[in-house]
Amino acid sequence: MAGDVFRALADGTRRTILDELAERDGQTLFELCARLTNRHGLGSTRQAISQHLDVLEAAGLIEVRREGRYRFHHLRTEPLEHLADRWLDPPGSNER
Amino acid sequence: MAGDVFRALADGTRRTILDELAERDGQTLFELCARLTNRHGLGSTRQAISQHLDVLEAAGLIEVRREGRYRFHHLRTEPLEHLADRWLDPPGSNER
DNA sequence: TTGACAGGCAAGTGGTTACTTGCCTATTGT
DNA sequence: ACAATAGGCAAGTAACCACTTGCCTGTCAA
Repeated sequence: MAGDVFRALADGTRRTILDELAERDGQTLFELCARLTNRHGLGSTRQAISQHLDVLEAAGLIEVRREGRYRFHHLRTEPLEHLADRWLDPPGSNER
Repeated sequence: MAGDVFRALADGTRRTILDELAERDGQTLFELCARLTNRHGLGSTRQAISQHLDVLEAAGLIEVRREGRYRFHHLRTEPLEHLADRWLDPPGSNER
């Protein structure tokens, strides 16, 4: 549902996670934790980040690929593509 | 801030309010209450809607124009226009 | 000027959410 | 085998958020 996407994006930490994955896709949980701390000044625990990733996955914004003891996170931009189209038709003119 | 926009859009009632204003701009609080109840099956009180409108205004998604004892609400689509661009560059190739 | 109409203010409540803490499981290198 | 690494589960807490309730202000028509 689209509501899940907006709810997922409503949190600043989650938006930063997407930023990180947009810059370097396929990071593991530990990589993300390290980079969020070092580069973005976020001091969240591993569990907190893990829970954020769950929310992002439920919203379809990331895809999780398990491999051995690693867990790679991939950005999925599809749900982001026509997010606000619902309110943006006027300019053209042809409503359905 | 962009975070305010996502937070504002995270609520279903607020998204429906934007739908209503997209269809018929410049409604008053009472009009909105009536139409949300009758057409969208939402049973919220006037105050609840009023608070939602405050949030939408704070996010820059509506503009409020006072006139006599009426208060007209207008949709502002500008904050919606490049909402997700932040994560959508990859396809092209030319980062800033 | 009085009453009806449109809206505002503010305190309180219940549910949700972000985050922590503590412990557990699975995979891998030596 | 064993320890280190990568991650998972679940209960508890504090803050936030949507919504209600009760009362108040301002505008207009009769």
